[in-house]
Amino acid sequence: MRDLTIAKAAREAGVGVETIRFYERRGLIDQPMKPQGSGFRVYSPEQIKRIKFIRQAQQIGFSLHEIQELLSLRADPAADCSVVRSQAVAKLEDVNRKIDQLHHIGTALEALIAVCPGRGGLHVCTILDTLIDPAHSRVPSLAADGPLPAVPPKRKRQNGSIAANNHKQRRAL
Amino acid sequence: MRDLTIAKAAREAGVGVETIRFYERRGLIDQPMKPQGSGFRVYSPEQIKRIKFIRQAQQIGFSLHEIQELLSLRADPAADCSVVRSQAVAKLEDVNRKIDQLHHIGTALEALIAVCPGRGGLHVCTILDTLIDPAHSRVPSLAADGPLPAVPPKRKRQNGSIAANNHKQRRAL
DNA sequence: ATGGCGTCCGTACCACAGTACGGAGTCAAG
DNA sequence: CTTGACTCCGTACTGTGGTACGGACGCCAT
Repeated sequence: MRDLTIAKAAREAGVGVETIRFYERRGLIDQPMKPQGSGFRVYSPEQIKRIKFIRQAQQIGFSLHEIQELLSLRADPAADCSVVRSQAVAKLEDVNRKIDQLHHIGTALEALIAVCPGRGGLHVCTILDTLIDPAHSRVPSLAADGPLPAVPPKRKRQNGSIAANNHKQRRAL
Repeated sequence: MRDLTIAKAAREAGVGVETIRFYERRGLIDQPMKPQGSGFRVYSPEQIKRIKFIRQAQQIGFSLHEIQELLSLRADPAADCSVVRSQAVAKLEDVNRKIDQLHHIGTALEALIAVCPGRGGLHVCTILDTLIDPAHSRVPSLAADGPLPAVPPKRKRQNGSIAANNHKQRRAL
């Protein structure tokens, strides 16, 4: 794979041209070399890898900001390996938290689906009943009516997890 | 639990006052009765349950739009249970996909951390090298370089709207 | 009756992650 | 040498899910 202009690089990485420029503006990727005289960006395989990495990390639920932190550590010559390591550890914890959360959600959904008759009018649909009034449900996973994860922190938002990605697959349902 | 004014209802449901009004505007909840003469919203336990439902469904990964659909299904006597079910199934698949990806990254991070010397300059740090260039890593978990989900569908713009937005980044406060 | 919350409403603003547009320049094929 | 596709850049706009603000008014206890 040779160096590619932006449109081909975008195709290759599975993003839009504008997205690449957007990442560049955000400092997630460097502006690539523009070979002699040409004002056109030309992307090396490494740079395309980096874009793919960004997508991958995003898929997993990291925000662009988090990804930037990860990447900027790499660029810091003063950075100590232990810093990177502890970031990695923190990310791992993060990942594990996310997995836990998703497991919860998953089992809840499974339970709901298992109990749902799957046909007939809504008057026999237990899914919505359960969702709407978990306390009275025979499905325990959602009856744990515990304190919902408090309303997201004021001012600063760093979550962006599940719903944030949803607009991309909106038609997935 | 008696009927509550908006602030107490919000506390009870674990959201902000503005969020309730926001849900109302979005049509996710009805405006509650305002008892004789009073212009104040008063929320019944049922309505609070509905707000909690919205939060719960959000936790599960439904967007507000999807939740709205779900709720309007509930209001539609002609709606079929199987519709709701298949929505839930789709969400479950979604969740499982995310879990898979996270497991990938999780094991990868573990492997990376295990291989990382943990001290010294970045020139000896293997973590970032591997993250950014999975293909050349001795840690295989990240090398799975599969096809990334295609770039999200393009929307067409067809309305010169007068618009509510200067998304200029203004640093106030 | 008055002070201090609580609430009303509308509008503006925020962060995030892009997407779209337009006018100008560039490049490669015919 | 023209033409059409591609690229440049900056700015505006989008959708999602809220938050914040401010003036006016309601409610209740002292």
